[in-house]
Amino acid sequence: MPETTRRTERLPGNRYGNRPTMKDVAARAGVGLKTVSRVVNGEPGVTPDTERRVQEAIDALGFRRNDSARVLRKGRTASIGLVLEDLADPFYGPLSRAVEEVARAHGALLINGSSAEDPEREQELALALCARRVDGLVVIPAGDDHRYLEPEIRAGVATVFVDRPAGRIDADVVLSDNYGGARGGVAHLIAHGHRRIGFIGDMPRIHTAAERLRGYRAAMEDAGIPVEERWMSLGATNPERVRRAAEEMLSGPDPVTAVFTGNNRVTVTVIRVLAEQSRRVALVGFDDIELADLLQPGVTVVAQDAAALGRTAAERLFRQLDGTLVAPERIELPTRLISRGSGELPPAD
Amino acid sequence: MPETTRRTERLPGNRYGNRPTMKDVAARAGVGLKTVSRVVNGEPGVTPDTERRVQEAIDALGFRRNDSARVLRKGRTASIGLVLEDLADPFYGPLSRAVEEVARAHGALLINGSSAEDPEREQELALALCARRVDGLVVIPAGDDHRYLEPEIRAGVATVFVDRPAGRIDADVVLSDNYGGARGGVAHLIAHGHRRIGFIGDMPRIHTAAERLRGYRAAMEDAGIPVEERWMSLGATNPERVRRAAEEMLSGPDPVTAVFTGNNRVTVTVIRVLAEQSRRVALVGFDDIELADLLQPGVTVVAQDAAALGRTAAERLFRQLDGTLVAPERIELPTRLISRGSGELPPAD
DNA sequence: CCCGCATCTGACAACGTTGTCCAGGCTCTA
DNA sequence: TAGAGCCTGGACAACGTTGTCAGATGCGGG
Repeated sequence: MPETTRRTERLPGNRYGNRPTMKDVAARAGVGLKTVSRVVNGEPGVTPDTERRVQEAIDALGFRRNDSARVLRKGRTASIGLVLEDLADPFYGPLSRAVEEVARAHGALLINGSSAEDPEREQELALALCARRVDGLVVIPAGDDHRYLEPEIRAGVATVFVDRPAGRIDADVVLSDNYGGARGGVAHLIAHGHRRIGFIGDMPRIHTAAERLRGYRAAMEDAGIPVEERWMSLGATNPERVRRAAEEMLSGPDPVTAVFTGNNRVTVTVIRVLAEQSRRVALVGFDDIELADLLQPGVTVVAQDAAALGRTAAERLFRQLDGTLVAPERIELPTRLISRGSGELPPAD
Repeated sequence: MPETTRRTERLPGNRYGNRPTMKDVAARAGVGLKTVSRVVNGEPGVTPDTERRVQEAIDALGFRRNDSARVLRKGRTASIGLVLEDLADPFYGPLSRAVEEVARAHGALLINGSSAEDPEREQELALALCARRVDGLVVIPAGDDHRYLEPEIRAGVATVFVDRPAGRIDADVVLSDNYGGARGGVAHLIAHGHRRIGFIGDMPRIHTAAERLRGYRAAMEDAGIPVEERWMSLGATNPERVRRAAEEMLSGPDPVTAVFTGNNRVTVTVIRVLAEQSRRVALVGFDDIELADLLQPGVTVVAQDAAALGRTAAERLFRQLDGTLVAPERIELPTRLISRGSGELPPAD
């Protein structure tokens, strides 16, 4: 039978539940306040004997340094903030984790929040993080105007935008090559004989969505294919809308023979729709998807490296904090086309 | 001697980049410090005219309240910590998001960290969060001894463990019914005629892995099937090991005709292995997987509700903080068997 | 024995905010 | 018009930590 402890009655005091402070430790150890501070921070200039006494008092009282007070005094919080769209999205999980790892390597903690693609919430979150005095901010923008961050940046909050560019301010940005990736993906479909190609993407106000659409148009233009309005559908990525959009362009007299999907969520829904079709329709999706290789046919995708995006952004953030960086820069990471079958299906008219 | 030691001048750089404080705002608006505080916090007792003057000064200076100082004064940080295994794991993303939503509803921010399944790192993280004086802590344990949290809990840090129970301390726990879920999943395979059933799971020191194995054993025993040692494989869930384990139990004179996989990562790898087999092997996996319904055959799973786990835990955390709760409790959420085909394949000997 | 020097230690003042408390000035009533 | 009571505004002391600086202590050398 394992020994367990019982939760003792909690004191109602709002003072951190009456936690011991350095003062308490000092009193118990019979030393000065500053000496405790020195021991806690491993500063030199303390006799081994004194140090032992202090350490004993710390253990006996269950003391833990209050970093809030420390932060107040030192001016650095050793924490950075990440504002993203949705932590539950398989694209942002790895990105967040990558940022966390870099932060950890720099001894910083990561505070993150989901904007749920709501510009107002993004701002609210980012500013709340600034109020906590995070040293830096990694933002995946939901809105397109980030002037609200100007005072913060001027005040010294390192800031890097990822996945989408900042709006109306000059700041570091780390992006995937959305335009090029989409263009390549669509060109791939064209190369396999398709001419009527659909595009289903996220809301046009989202930069990545717009860029990918631009890539689609460019590829079509490169091939001299006039794009028809009904082949393109931009909007919310909930399954219902995407399904409707897909079914629409797959029906009628001249249905599309291939579809390019603008992100992972769209791709998943479209795969479901295509599975119900009698005809084989080619598909290339932006963003890689787990198990994409095991479907019949395998799903051809334009993959971006979410972890690399996060890592690059975070590293840049810390370089800003080091003072190594001066001028804002725009970094674009390449995408990679992964052929698995669905993108190589011939047109079936 | 003319030479004197010069004291280094105080560098202004470490003071949040010289941000304006309430004092600065007060000076500019020509009011007292506390009046600014009142305006910032929307407290009553300020003339509209004064309020306007203060607000103008705030905007002009780009003032933002320093929450670190606020926290120090008030004793509550309005933030909670989440220690989980890996944010990049599709199981923990939704869980984390659910915790965040509850926190948000209570006006709190979420700080999270990945333990990478390392008990030491878990402890380090949890204590770092306590040093930041988070109001509460949601922990997905990596280790099996959490006595290190005793002083913190006693000091008033609300604590809830999720997904796996706490080790050697008495605390709130929210779990899935791992035992029952696995038992049901394996029973499902048995009901479809299987007798030689393999089990591939995570490291046995992980509670969920052990419980699921226990469920497997129970189901086998219920059916009067003696379990052979070579049918069971527990260990790291990296693809290499899992693949080896699967291939081993699928070869030899009396290969298994069905496999029960202990979590999402294992399931994904085993799907790959099974796809390469000439025989059809039945499969039931613990944890649902995206696109599981679109594979051939669809993957039958025992699904747990990650979001519900997170939500339940977070709600309980805030009830602790409200003072509504007293005694630690163990909550178990049901799992759900989702038949999609792979679990209904007959044995192919 | 005392001085100089190095090493340790502790008193004290920040850091930026909020809670307490009191001083004026105002309105309202008797 | 005086007194009571309300509103508004500000002085001041925390909160728990760290940086500064000066005082204490010990040691060796003159």
